[in-house]
Amino acid sequence: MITNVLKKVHIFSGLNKEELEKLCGIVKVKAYNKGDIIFFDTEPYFGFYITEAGLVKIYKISKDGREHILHLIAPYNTFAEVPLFENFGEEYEDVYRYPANAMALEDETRVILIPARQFRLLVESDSKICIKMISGFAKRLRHLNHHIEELTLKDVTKRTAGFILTEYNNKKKPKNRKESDSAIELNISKNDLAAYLGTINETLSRTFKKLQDEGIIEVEGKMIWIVDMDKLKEVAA
Amino acid sequence: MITNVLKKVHIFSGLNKEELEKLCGIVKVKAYNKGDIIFFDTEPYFGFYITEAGLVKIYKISKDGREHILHLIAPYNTFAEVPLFENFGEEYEDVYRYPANAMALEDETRVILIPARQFRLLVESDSKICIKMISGFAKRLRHLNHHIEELTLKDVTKRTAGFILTEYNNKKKPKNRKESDSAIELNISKNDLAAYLGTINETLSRTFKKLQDEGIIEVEGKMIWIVDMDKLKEVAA
DNA sequence: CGTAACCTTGATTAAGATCAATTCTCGTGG
DNA sequence: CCACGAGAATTGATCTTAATCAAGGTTACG
Repeated sequence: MITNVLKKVHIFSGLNKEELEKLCGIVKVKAYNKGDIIFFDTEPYFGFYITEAGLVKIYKISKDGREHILHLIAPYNTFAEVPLFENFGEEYEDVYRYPANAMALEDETRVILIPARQFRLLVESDSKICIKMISGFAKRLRHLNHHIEELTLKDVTKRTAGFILTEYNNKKKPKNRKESDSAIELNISKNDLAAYLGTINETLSRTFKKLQDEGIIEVEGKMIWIVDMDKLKEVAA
Repeated sequence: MITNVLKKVHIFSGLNKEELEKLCGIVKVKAYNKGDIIFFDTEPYFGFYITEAGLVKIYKISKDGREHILHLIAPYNTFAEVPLFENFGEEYEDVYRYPANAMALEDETRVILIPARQFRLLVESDSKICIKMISGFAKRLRHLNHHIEELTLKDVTKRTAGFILTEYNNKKKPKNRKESDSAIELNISKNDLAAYLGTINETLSRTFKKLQDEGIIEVEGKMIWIVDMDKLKEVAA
């Protein structure tokens, strides 16, 4: 049932049963396979999304084909809400475009589309959602700030090390640590990881190799073991 | 009077006289000279700011001294609101830090400090402010998105051309166009502009020279004339 | 198996940072 | 009003990082 999904989405966590069901009435569920486009940044804005299953990348492409990934959206997270609130309260411009492209990275990626018009009414009538929306935006701003800082002030090696550390810290930690705990598993291709780190796959490949040669990590396919945590932190600094 | 300033700030534009005066009671006005630090990213968060006069840069510094400017804050705009809303509605963490450094770029820069605690109460009681806050965040997210796109997908020449175009478009346009209309005046040093464009002053200097040699712009001190608008747009593309 | 997508490795190139040396500009005090 | 000095800007020579180009190697999956 969709209500069970919506409940797990931060901005809707305060809604009661009736409100959730009302919301259900206006949403649309969509399914995509790996590589499918969810929207292009050229399309007129229709509404924002929630990832229900799978993984979605939000990205931009330059004229000559270089790609940069801004966000990776895991289940129960929202994306493309920004145009919803630009000039909120003022005249509503119907001509907004999506701020970036969105593509499914896994088969059977399921997303929920929430149309802008109806949702705007809901927000205006429910200040709790409004406040949660703000806090969601604040987190995203923090993330983008950090992203820019990484891209402009650190080289590829530092960024790569930083990514590994972040992934490691985000990992659910079992109570009894085993040695396998120091491993992370990539859930995206190295091509995509490179695009996320602001580089290309060749350079990322070389960077992994360098960190491996220095005895800091061990890479095998999608698995990365952290061999020397202190050194890793030092490199990422 | 401070109320006259606050009125001009987007998020407060809906407040009535009494509300404005109440707000005045909790704010603090501060003055800085060129080069003065308003806050460091290491300081515990106390509240957010409004620029009343002058110019403020929000920036990050790398370990080895490279600087990158995230925002330039003109009068009547807010900055450092993000920590205010992280985990809003949940337990309030008193230990937040400022997300970046802030420095006054002009003498007699005046800012208004709005303490977090009191302001949080105001937002919770006034859904209009809440909605304006969201729309402000949305605009900032759009800006950061664009900033990242520029930094990762375009070279310094394209970014420089893009900056000139943006400045030109933001300029107040008189009804009767004179030829001087195609000029913009930098209100920051070229050093700061370089840090904003994600490069260094030497490279920016060379880039200006190149664009000038190609007959696209004319640079003299803080003035930039657009000589060939079509070419400029083409370069920025 | 065979093919396509993915990844790695090597050689080369290019953009831009760094280092170093002047030159320019502007505010200050004599 | 001029001279001085500090900060800002320019210019040149060189170096470094990472992108590009090119060729194989690996893996996954029908």
